[in-house]
Amino acid sequence: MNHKVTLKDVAKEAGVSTQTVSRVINNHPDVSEATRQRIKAIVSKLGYSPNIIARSLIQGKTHTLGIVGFGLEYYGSSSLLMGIESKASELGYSVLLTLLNELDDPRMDQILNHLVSQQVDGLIWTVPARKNEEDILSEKIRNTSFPVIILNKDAAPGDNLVNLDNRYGGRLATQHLLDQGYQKIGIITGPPTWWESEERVEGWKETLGLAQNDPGTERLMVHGSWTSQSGEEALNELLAKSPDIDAVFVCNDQMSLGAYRAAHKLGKRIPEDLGLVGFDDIQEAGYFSPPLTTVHQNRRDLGALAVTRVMELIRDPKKNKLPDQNVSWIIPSLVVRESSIRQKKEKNSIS
Amino acid sequence: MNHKVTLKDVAKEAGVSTQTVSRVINNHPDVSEATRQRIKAIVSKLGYSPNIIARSLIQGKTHTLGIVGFGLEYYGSSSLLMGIESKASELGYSVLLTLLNELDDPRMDQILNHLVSQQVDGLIWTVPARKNEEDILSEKIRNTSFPVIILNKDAAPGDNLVNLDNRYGGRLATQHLLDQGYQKIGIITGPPTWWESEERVEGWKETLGLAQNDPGTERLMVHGSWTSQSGEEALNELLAKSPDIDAVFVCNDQMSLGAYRAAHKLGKRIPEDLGLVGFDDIQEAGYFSPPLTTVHQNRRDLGALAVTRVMELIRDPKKNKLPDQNVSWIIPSLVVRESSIRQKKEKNSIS
DNA sequence: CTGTTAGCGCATTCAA
DNA sequence: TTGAATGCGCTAACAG
Repeated sequence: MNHKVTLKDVAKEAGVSTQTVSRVINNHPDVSEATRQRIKAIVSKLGYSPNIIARSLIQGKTHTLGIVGFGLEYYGSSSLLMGIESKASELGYSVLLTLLNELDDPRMDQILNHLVSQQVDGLIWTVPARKNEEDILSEKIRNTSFPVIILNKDAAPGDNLVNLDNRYGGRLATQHLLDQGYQKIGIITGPPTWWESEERVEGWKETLGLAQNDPGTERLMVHGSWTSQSGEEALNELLAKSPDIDAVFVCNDQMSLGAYRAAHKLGKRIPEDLGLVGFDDIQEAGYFSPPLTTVHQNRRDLGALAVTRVMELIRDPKKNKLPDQNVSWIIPSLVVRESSIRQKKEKNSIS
Repeated sequence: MNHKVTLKDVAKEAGVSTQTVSRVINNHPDVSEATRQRIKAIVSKLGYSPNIIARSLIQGKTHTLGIVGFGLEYYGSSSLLMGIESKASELGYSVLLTLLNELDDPRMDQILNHLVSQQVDGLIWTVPARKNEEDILSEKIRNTSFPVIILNKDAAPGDNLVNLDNRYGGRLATQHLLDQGYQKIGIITGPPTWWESEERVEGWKETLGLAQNDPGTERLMVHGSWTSQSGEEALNELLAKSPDIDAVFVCNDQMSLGAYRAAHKLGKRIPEDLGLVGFDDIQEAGYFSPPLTTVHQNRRDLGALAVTRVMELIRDPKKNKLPDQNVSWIIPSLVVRESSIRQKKEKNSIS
């Protein structure tokens, strides 16, 4: 199989024109059953498979989706990518993957240009939004020749978004801790520039009834950086400045694990002395000791939804580039385990 | 930007031939500096970016690498993918991603055909090998028109492989437990069909001096399925049939976490009563309690190496399709934490 | 230094 | 039901 087999080769072998072969390949009706079968046989004999590149050039469509993501190690982006790939593949689309390595990666223009060059039919942009970058992104994207779905970002005019309701997740977590009778609920956030983190914080604030500039907020809040190590440090810092905190909403599960260790070293029992709720529901969360109560997000669904939405825009370009924004939401849920349950224990606990 | 801008548009605007514009775009020398600048200005004014599809059709190269992977949730495949994407992008190559959802996915042919259609320049196949499928894969791949690198598989004639030395990792883990004075070392494996799991088991066997069909092996071994839950069940089963086991090599970190819980419920202290060593060095491993000793594998390097190797074959096709096999190895290392250290403790322990 | 000619592999006209 | 001509956007080879 040195020289790649082309339509012409098949046509010559079959003694017909290339058009006839083309019709067979694409299941067009106007071919006699006899020739159709004969050509099919030759196709598989020669091991011919059509050159998608050439087809794309004619049709102006590549059946390829560009995906721009961010490091797959930090959060549920792997399952998101699985959801995207799975749905795209189901719909007959290929996935062209680009990963940014740093959030302040200055390659935004370069990457968009490259995707234009690659002639992708649509794009899913799933880089964690940062407050200050959002508008630049929205503007660039308004000028692309293909539809773009952005994940997890504040809505701006012209945006097509698919978001997880992080704010609702923050409310779920905080309300649950209140319901369990915890009195003073702190928070360990992600990096303050991240939209997703800020939204979770907002949910926490809303539930506690903290005003936007409540001076008390600072005493209940410490910023982490998503890693277990930062979670450990953050809990130490938090309890140092507010020793009477009896529960913490930790904005992801990895930091929760660090918080477990900090609590352990301080002699604080979970959940008796300190209630903990995480966010993400990573696979390991149910096996922490005690098992972690956390906000579950179905990132596979999120990915699939993003693909569905971008497909709609590809099929019906009129829907794209509308001046108003269009946001779809995925709703998280709370998975209650032991790290936040002290209702039952209170009767038995001697302390 | 409704109608896509083409070379012709730029040429017309500049009053030159398409050829001249092409030369500017591709940084060919034979253009006067004056026209070069003028054309560059027009290019950016019009927002032109070249149609890679058309270029690929001519050159017979797409500068695209196909990556076929497997579910990103089970093991270090995310960091592997990051390593691949990062290196590919550094070398100017795009990444076309396909994920299999189940290991017995029957789409192997279909996927390979599709990648031929997509005209990828090379392929990295990183689906966990299963003993019985390996030969089929090797044979299919011998007939592709582009070079293929397979990850983590036994060598067959004609293969180009990049492997992590799982067997060596198994030896590292087991020898370390012996050095710590543990006497009877069990193992919790992955699914018995997985090559990577089997290799780790071999390393364990070799270090313990177990003969290939040693009847004692069965009493020291239980199969898991990589999940925390299976790890918990496996440790229970293992200690039920061999209560005198005092250390276990667990073939990945997630199962180790399950084993922690099982040990905890049985009242076994780690590392005093039971030494534990995992495999993978996931981010959380250092925050288990106690922190987990584990075999560290640098999957980013593994991915980068795979890209480097496939590039060599693309550049020098003579090296491809050689009858003999060609294997590159990445060597894992042991990260010693507390779950396996009882040397120092022995003096103090009263127990 | 610049333009002309030709063609990559295929699908979309149109004609037979 | 089939075939011939045309061109997608671009670059390689040549000519000027």
